[in-house]
Amino acid sequence: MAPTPREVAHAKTMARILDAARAELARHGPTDLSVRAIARDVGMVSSAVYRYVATRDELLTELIVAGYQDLGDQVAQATSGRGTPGRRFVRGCEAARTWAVGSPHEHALLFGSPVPGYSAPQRTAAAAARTPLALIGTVQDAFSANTLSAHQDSLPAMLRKQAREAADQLRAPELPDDVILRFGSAWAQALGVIGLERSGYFVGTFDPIEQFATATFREGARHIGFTDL
Amino acid sequence: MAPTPREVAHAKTMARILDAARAELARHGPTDLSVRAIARDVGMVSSAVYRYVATRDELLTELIVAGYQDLGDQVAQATSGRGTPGRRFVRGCEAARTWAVGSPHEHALLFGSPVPGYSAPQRTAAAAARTPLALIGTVQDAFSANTLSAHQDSLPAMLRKQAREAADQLRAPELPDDVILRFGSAWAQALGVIGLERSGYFVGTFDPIEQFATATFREGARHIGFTDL
DNA sequence: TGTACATCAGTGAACGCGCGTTCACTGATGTAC
DNA sequence: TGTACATCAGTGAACGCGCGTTCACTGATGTAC
Repeated sequence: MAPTPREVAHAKTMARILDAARAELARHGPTDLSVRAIARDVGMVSSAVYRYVATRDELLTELIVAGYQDLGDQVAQATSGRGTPGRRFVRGCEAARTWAVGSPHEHALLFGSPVPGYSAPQRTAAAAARTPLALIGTVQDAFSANTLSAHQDSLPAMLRKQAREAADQLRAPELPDDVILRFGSAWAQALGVIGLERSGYFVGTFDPIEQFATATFREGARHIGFTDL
Repeated sequence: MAPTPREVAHAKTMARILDAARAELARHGPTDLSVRAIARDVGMVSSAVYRYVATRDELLTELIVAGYQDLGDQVAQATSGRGTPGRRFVRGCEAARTWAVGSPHEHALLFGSPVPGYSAPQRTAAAAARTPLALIGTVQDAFSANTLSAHQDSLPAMLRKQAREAADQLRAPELPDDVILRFGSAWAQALGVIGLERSGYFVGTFDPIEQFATATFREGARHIGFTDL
């Protein structure tokens, strides 16, 4: 079924609304995102937006999904280039940081404080998985190339079970429990550095922060077991 | 000069206002903090608050300082107990996590997205230093007891300079550059885990997260060089 | 010790603001016969 | 091909809300002589 002209027009306007919403988000941040401002940007009256979107929260959800996708794209591209798996992992972390620096409000929306009154639906969780999926790929590459150093830590039962669940969701069932665990720690570390930078925590000490960030990402990679840095 | 009765009364009411503000923060979060709601809680008219506080932002600043102090107290207490330095470090991280779980809105205020329209004054930076100061103490203890493993990584000049600045601010000039660096990474890692937990990132994988968090904190400690875990 | 005046705390009304959302409406675009 | 009707997009006014902040005011508490 070819879309009718009306459907085409509808989709076009919908896209304009979402674009305006993204622009508003970038300018003013998640809490100040207002339906009225978006309508103004698009050039229509605020009530008209409700032909396209049921509620403000629906817009937020779209923005969250788009944000995760954006971040995921950047990281996936960075990790898919040439170079050893370990170096690609580090480049993925750096791409995440670059994205956060360039899109501070999007970063706040995804990793900052939750927007008051908004609770994210399931879809956002699926979108969130994109980035770790891209990163774990580098670990899998190293693992299958046998360049990942083995630790063989023994873990308590609960951690082992959780690591299995995580491995499944990361579609990396072949990776050992402790590697999964270290991967989680390293990714949390990367996001921690990025988050602290964003909140100005390092002003006056590690500032500019690029080298510190890269050093930390590299330590994280080493910690996972990459030997090819 | 003994305070006059009026001064006493003023201070008392001021304290009631701040208490109410903290309660409002805990209930509704930073962005929804309103002068009017605070006034209602205290039992006076909203304009009366302006006898005590020049502006809403001033209240936010007080809350930020109080938050850092609260967190700092918890961590300082956790690190000052018995046990090896490394174990005290881990306990400090766990205390930070416990604090964040128990005071989610305070955590959001300090480490989440900045409140729109508010820019933190200098005083808050001083208050922020309390927690890392408490943690670095454990590193210093290990260092002077010679239980800290030496790495002796060679660092680029800029990182060395930044590490010196950080060491000064942490009042730990005796610690080597690379230890300072690793300490920063480890603390960022701890805050990263805490932040991701708060934003629900680990729901469905490392959930409940206590063991994963502790394992990560311990890895961080090992990474700094603690050999007494 | 008593009186005149100054200081301060708290009131209540009002300002202007922007918000999300609803509703009855006008026209234009599509569809069925 | 032409007409009658249904669907949809967008308008404009209005709803009720809560906000930060200002301002003129009333009383009570303190101070100076």
